[in-house]
Amino acid sequence: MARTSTKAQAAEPCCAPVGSPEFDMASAEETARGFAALADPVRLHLYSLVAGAGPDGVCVCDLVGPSGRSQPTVSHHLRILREAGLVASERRGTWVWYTAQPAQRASLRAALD
Amino acid sequence: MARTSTKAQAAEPCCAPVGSPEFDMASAEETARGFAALADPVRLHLYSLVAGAGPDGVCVCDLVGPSGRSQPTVSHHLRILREAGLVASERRGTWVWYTAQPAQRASLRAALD
DNA sequence: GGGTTACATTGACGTTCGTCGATGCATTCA
DNA sequence: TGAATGCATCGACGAACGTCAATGTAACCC
Repeated sequence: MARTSTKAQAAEPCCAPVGSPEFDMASAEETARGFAALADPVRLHLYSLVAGAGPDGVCVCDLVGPSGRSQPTVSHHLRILREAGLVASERRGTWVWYTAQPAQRASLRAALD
Repeated sequence: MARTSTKAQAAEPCCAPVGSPEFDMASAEETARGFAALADPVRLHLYSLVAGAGPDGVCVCDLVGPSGRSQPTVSHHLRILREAGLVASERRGTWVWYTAQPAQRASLRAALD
């Protein structure tokens, strides 16, 4: 056993649950997925390219070169960003354009509070 | 080749570098490491417990139970949070207390802009 | 239709990650 | 000094990740 961190202890000498916003594991799982989407330098670079573009977004053909990765790898990373809700894709003729989704970014920023 | 996204194209019909804050890969690497530290639900839970505690921080003995993981696993995750600069550890007698480092959290929040 | 281009998907491979049991080190107490 | 407790480290294992070549699918043009 050990000591509790503050004054309020009930039964045991140690290890009373720390008084905190009590993260439920369900939301922790989802928030972690959001951060995981930005936990790779290639994805971070791709996202900065998408978010830094105008409201029209970016053509995938403009992302493969700067990323320094193969086309399938870029497609893989874009899918992860898309499934995390950070970007959205839209087909325009032959090309596919990606746009940033500010809501999800704001949600992650809010999680840092 | 394909088409460029905006009006400004110089040589090729497609694939001119997208006008963006031009992420250099060095900072992307470091920022990604920061997000990776929060990309696990167990670490997110641990961090919420540490950050939600008072300025004194939390004793490790108060973290093992709520995390639902073994003591070595908790120690492993705390090390990752510590190496990411999100928390700091201090020995007080027999026990080790962890405190949040708001600067690093603010740095990550600033990266979401 | 046939050919070409753009992007997604599949399959495979090596690497990293999350986890735990066993062990080591430091501190306290008798 | 010896025993006990708190936390870190080590070693091992399965799972997930990042990557690419090969292939599939959809749209455009002749």
